[in-house]
Amino acid sequence: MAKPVVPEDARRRRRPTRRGVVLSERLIVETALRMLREHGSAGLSARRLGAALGADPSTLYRYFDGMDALTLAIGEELIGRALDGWAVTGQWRHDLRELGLRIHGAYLSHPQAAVLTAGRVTGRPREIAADEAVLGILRTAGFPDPEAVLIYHAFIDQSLAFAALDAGALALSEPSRTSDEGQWESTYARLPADEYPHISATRRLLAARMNHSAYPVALDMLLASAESRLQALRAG
Amino acid sequence: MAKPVVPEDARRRRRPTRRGVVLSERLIVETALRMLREHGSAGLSARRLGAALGADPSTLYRYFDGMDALTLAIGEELIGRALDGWAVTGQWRHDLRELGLRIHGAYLSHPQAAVLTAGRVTGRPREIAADEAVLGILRTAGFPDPEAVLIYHAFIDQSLAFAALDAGALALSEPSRTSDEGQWESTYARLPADEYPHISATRRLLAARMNHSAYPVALDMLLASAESRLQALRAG
DNA sequence: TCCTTATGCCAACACCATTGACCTTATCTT
DNA sequence: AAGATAAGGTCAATGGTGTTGGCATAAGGA
Repeated sequence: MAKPVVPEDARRRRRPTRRGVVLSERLIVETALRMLREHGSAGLSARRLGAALGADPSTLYRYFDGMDALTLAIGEELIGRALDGWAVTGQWRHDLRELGLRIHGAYLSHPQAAVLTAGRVTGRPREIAADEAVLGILRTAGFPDPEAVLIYHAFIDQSLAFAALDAGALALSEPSRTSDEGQWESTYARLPADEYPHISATRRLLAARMNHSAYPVALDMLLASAESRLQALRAG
Repeated sequence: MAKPVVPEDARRRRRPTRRGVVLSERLIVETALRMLREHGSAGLSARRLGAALGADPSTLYRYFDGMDALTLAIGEELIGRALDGWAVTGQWRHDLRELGLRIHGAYLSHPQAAVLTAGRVTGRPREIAADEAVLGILRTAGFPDPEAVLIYHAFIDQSLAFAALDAGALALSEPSRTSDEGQWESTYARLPADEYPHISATRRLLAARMNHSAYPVALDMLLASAESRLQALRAG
């Protein structure tokens, strides 16, 4: 069972594949990401990835322990991309809002990877950097430590949770997704008004809202609540 | 492709399987839930479920359009369990809080199933009942329709998103989970204080917090924000 | 130049969901 | 009571998946 899996920087002999491609972790992860984006929700498989690389599927196992390890590598790449170019301005509410939207957006741009990855604590440098940044923003803004930790926790988990939820919707296979999205137009919109008065009364608003992410609204509500806690602390 | 799939209440001829089991949607869903609990989310397959029921896998297609439809039915069952015994008291904030905690709890009691279903819109009766209830609570409380729809959406997605995230943590295979949970004790708690001052300063609070769900805090923040919006509306 | 072995390829395995053909028997009709 | 109908079971087959062990070949150190 013990697959050796030579770490990337210890590789010396790079033999090209039959079709002349020289493999590397980097190339594999990037190709996988491109396939996920282009081929969309149809998904990633060892066979297809191999075909795209011009290599036999089993060759991938020389680089990753399995598809799960590959997925984690992809997830790590996503966290990195979310933080790229982000900088603190000093306005805590604005900074947190920006960061939340970036995390959410980065995951959503690769739903398949997000589904498998968003719930995991990686402990890698980029993730730690994000945690430190959020805690710093809150403590600098004036939240006392216990409060800062509570809000940090809610903030980061809510971002990841919505990322995973929304990514899950995008990652559904084609028939399932259109069925889900159609729910609000079909079933819900035609419910009898006497039995479901509230859904019925708001059906147009619902149809307009429900196929978008609720994350921005939820994020703003969390930040608004944090701000009023802060004001209460200052007043009292 | 058109599989007939007679709806449950139109079924008349119930032929027992070769092993004498009489099938029904209910029995299938309950068996699937039991299998998920016992063998994990990878442990549910048409073949295994068939074997557990003493029936051929293909028999399931007489009851569900496919594994996807079965998954939706499982999700509906979980929502139903969340609503069992829940009743509106008229205090909107208390009612929503109670409902949110119930949904979260119901999914967490079957983490493997939650991972599969928490992101899906089922459009079945009990899900619709939950939606109608939440909308009703908000509109009755005095939120104007557009506001009620926004908050409803954020509330319900927040509940499901956290349910999925927290369930995902519980559903991890044993080695992965203890590794994830140990992060806060090991890696994070030992970071150099000069490089990560904020994590360092709060490490005890973090260790105490991070292995629990952030959902109750996030939920309370969402409700607090909703309440102040309502007050602003009344004042203005 | 020769040897070692990293790394590619191939074939096979076990599993998966799903489908179409077939058969059996519960229920309805006469 | 007998026959007709079709619901609902079984069986066999298709084409997909991740993964593995054996083998071949060429890269790079000696």
